[in-house]
Amino acid sequence: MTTFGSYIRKKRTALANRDPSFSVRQVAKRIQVQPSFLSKVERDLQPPPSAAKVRALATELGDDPDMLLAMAGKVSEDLKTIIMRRPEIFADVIRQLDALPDHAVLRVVREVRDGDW
Amino acid sequence: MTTFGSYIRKKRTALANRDPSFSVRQVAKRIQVQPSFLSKVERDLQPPPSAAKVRALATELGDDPDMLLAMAGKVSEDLKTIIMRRPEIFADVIRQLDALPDHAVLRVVREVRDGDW
DNA sequence: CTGGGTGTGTCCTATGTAGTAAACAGTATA
DNA sequence: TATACTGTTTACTACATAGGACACACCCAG
Repeated sequence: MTTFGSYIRKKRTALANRDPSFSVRQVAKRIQVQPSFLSKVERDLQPPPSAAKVRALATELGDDPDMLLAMAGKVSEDLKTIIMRRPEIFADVIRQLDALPDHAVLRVVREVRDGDW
Repeated sequence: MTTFGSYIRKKRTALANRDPSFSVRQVAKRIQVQPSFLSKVERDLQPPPSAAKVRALATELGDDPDMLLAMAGKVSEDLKTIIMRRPEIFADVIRQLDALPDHAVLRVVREVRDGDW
């Protein structure tokens, strides 16, 4: 199983091979944490940082924020807000969609976007 | 604006009028917290308790857990899990559905449940 | 006037979250 | 052999979360 830390490290070192500005120290500086902290996170000695730092990391590494947040065991605040505004309806629809394969969920997205709902 | 605490108090005292077993002390005992703690929660001197206690409270008061959790500023763990399993797809669909009125979202639920997806 | 119930005020605490600060050890470059 | 990087170790901390323990004041039936 690929953890949050190991994933970050792999991605960052890959970038570091092409661009030396992707060192632990420099990335840490850009996302505004201490190098020691990022180092520990990457070795999974520290749980994933706050959602804000994870987002900054996603930007830094060119990753999808929602995916990286998920790896960190978190769900984006804006999604939570959407759910909490209409908790019963959204709980319902999410649990229904859980049973569908990816392509069917994506079909729902498309139909909602295009259709006359 | 009706807060979590005030809502709980209103609901509980309403039940207490018909059934004396809905006192602060007795409900607190059933959901396994100290009476003083529940008392503080109901007067919003204390932030809403953990998701587990909120659930117990929902059962106790005959409320929908997802709604009560939302009032507590939380989202059910099972929903988070569903989202985190397929973060990009679910982020997408939830943000799309946010734009729809209730009846349209419910139509999605029905169609997914009944249709050949 | 006591025993059992009501709600509440005050003080305390354990665990988790989200990091900082500074020193240490290795490598490469000039 | 300094200087300037690299990543890492160790120690510490501020704040939030999620309550527990216990005493206090009130009311009411016997």
